Amino acid sequence: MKLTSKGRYAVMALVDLARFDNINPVSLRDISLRQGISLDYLEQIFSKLRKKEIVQSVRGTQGGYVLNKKAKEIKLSNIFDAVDEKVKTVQCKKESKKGCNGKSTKCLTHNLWDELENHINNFFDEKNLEDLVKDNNERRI
Amino acid sequence: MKLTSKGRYAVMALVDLARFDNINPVSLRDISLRQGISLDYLEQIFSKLRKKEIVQSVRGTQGGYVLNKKAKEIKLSNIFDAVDEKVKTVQCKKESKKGCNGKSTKCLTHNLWDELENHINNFFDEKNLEDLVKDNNERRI
DNA sequence: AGATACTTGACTATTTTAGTCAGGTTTATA
DNA sequence: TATAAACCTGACTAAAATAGTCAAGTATCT
Repeated sequence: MKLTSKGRYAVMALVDLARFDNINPVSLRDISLRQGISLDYLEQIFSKLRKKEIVQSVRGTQGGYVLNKKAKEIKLSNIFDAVDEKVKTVQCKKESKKGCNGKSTKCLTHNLWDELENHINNFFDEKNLEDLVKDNNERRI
Repeated sequence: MKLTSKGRYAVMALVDLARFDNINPVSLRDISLRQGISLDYLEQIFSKLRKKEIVQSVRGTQGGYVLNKKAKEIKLSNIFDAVDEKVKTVQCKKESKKGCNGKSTKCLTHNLWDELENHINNFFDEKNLEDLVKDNNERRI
């Protein structure tokens, strides 16, 4: 069970972005250099973030990206949702009427995985970008 | 971010096993049929569970597996540990002295992933097999 | 003796991940 | 208005992980 780097990078890049107070757009090139993430890969990620209206793009020279909402209003769950980082514990959800394994009852541990999913998603719902930026400033030497 | 089927199957199989009260060994063949898990795959999984002393094997006709401890004493975290289902959020742990990305400081979100890992592991530490069996009996029609 | 069931290790197809690559379009600024 | 910076898009791919299968045993109860 692991976090993919797409989700991880998305959060890292947004924290980086959020530290610049929304005044000037930040170029992906800068983020790429600071965070050590491939520029091409960042572009893929930001394309998704833009579609979900988490960031706004500014084209042209001196262009880049700006947060589209206040940092406090961007939850981790929004970010993960945007880049398709999903928490999946069971495969048996879609056919909710039929139960799992093609059998008529739920599998023995169905409720457990549901709980686990909720547990993790709660964590993502409770954290927002501002928390992360603050946390980071405090620990900075 | 998803749970692998190895971890999921391990828990399902052990709940199945735990429902039979440790009196007679349960054969993997039966578990395979009831839970719809390949017998060969179950054997791989139980080999690991045995090595970690979560189950005991009984060879020969009428053989099978029995829990090696009380259901209450088997935590989810023990099970996942046995089958190498680990929660991984960051890659930057090993070189803890150097920090992440090969840079001298921790990456911006390092603490976040640590928290997440703890959050999930807490869940696994708080649940034991007995909980699961009980939960299942209650909901059974 | 023979069936049942555990035991082990090697092998493999499929899927996912983590990117790269190529070829654009837009726009600020000199 | 030329040009370079930076966004934008989609297709492609190597490597790793996953989810098993397969084969060849060994132990033990009846």
